[in-house]
Amino acid sequence: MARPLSFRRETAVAAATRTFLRRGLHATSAEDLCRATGLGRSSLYNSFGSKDGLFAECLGDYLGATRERGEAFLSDADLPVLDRIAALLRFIAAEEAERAAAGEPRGCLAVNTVAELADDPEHAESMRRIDEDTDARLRLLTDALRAGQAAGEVTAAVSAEGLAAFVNAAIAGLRITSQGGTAADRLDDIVATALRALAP
Amino acid sequence: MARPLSFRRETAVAAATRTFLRRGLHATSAEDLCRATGLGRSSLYNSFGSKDGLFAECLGDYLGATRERGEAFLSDADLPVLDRIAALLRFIAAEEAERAAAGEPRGCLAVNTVAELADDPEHAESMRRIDEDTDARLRLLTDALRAGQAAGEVTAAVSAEGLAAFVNAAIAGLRITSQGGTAADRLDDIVATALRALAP
DNA sequence: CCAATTTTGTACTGACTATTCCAAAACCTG
DNA sequence: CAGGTTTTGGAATAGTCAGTACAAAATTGG
Repeated sequence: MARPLSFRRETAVAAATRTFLRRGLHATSAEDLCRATGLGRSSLYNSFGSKDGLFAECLGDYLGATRERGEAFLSDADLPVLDRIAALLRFIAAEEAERAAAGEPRGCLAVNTVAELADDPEHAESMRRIDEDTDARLRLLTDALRAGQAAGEVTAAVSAEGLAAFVNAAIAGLRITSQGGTAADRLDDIVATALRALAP
Repeated sequence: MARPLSFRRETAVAAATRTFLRRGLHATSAEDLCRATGLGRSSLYNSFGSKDGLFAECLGDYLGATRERGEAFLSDADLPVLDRIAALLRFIAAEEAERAAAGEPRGCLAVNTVAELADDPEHAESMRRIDEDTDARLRLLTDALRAGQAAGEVTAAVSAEGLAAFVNAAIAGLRITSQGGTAADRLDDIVATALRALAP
């Protein structure tokens, strides 16, 4: 019925996400996004409405993918809870090491967005989505950890909610210190130490 | 010999630091800084040269103060190493809780700057200073933890360097999750859990 | 091949950005 | 109080920003 788009939306979003991860929202210009995605200004605004619109889509996709992956790791009912959490943390450390080796941007879009936009009233909606996502992740972790406590596989020295908050903070710490340049084997040390905290 | 400045440099830097912490470097305009400090444009540029110059001074002061405070906590030779690290982590959690209660900006300027500027070649100098500071902090932690291992007060399951990297990541995680809105008692849980990881 | 519809490239706009310029005011030393 | 020096306020400047207008090109259904 009409002319079709000359690009795949999802690859454009992926390229934009890399740029936002590398530079942040404020430091990324519309021209940067055109360069990164290969789109012209008109195509970009025609498809995504605005820079903030594109960012919202990037963030939404990123949160969705991250959440799915987290659920995949944590819901593997055959493994002890600690092993599932260990697998998740090791995956994150390995992903960061891989990106470092490939010269790709390190760190986490959600973490960086909190750092950049937490107090920006113009982007409260983005923060709301991150909050929502964090809550879901915390619930998942809390449930898993509580089950682990009941099975005696996880320490009961701290509440399941508290342990979940710790795991969440450890992931954030892992990602930023990686972005700050921590070496791959140190990331493994961080994971190993964090796991010690959860053991009975 | 000439007209003196009508403001105290250190209070202007403190006000600018709060603004940079709240909004980040890119989202803070020269006008924002004038409003926050009460200075006129001319005074600001006359005293600090440029927005980046003022930021560099804010970051330098912040890193210096943070480092001094860390040293004060860690060098208290009368206390067991774990107690010193516990005091440091509890102080950070308490500071975050206090700022949350007072409506002041939460989080850490160094952490946020890594998130914002890690891949920005125009601000490599700021990153270099943060790297330098991080290295110093890691050395301090490593030495303390190694002594603790020798005394049997700290686990030897991970190298002292690895444990130091963990503590550093835990602090970063604490500060960002706080910025993301974590409640005060959850911050205490995170601290308690992190400390468990270091015990023998 | 035509007509309707959508995408795309280019040039443009108004608002905002950091920074500078200049003249007037304020201050300290003598 | 005068001379020299510096700060200060306010206007101006050059550049970049996100977003738009519009006409030409591309595509599909008939």
